Amino acid sequence: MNEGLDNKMEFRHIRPTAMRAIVLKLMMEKTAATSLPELENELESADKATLYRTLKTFEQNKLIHRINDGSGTLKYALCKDSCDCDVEDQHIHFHCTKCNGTFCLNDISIPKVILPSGFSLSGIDTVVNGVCSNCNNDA
Amino acid sequence: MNEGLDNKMEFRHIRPTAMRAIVLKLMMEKTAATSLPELENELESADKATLYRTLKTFEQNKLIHRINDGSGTLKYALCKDSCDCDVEDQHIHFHCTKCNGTFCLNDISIPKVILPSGFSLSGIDTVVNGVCSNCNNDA
DNA sequence: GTTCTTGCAAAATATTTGCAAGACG
DNA sequence: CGTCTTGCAAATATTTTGCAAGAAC
Repeated sequence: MNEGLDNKMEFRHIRPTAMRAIVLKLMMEKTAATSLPELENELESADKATLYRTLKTFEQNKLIHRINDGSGTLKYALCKDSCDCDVEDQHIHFHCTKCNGTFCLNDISIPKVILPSGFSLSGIDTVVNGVCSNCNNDA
Repeated sequence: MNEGLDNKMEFRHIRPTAMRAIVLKLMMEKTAATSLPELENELESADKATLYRTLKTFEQNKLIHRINDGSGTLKYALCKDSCDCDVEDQHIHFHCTKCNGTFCLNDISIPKVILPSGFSLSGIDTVVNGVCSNCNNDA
């Protein structure tokens, strides 16, 4: 029943263990980015250190990417299947200040920046803060 | 000898204590943003909690602003004299992945972002990662 | 059987708060 | 005097590592 998950991992050269399948499945079911403490709560059977290393492995092999949304806790979201985590794959993240949820906005082009001379650029992290559509509807 | 510093603080309705003058002076001498642990190292006489609350007071009164550069440690940089910390005062930050220094790039316009419907926007944090001119010269 | 993964424990780092003593107006 | 600030201590939260047992290939 985990063929899809296992394929995803094997494609990224990650050994598909049961634990990793559980984490990946959970992350695929979410619309918002996840944090280590959040995974810890939802998967009580799993150890913090295991989850930490699972996320690290996923990140190193470009199955997920890390998001620093300013909430004080690192979050992680799935990469697209074709993701190479290079400039073309960069996208904006939206952080809801009400529900603390963080979402990838893949459709919005990332802003261009021209740096002062002497500076070289490797990537741009843009976090848009505001209120998401869910929270706006509740109000 | 602290007239300038004291004026800056009084202008922001911050009671100008000796400790605060020391912190403000140190921050004014820096070109890069500072963190709490960094201040702790450089001002051995000062207590962590005091520095923490000093930074908090400075931030609340818009003498400094907070930067989350993805390094895992919050940083703080001086606001401009005229700063009101609203949309007009927002600017890009550059984070050097080599020296871990973080700088305000006031001259570069912040990118515009159009969100999906239902989302409302309160602010945009953009951190440009790369190598600063100092570190590029060393190479 | 060799390598990789997991779980338990604990360290390391950063941030934050309580409380009593002290400084300031 | 009353309020604000500081220093010491400790709590909290998050991230990270060591090591031995277990699983995968």
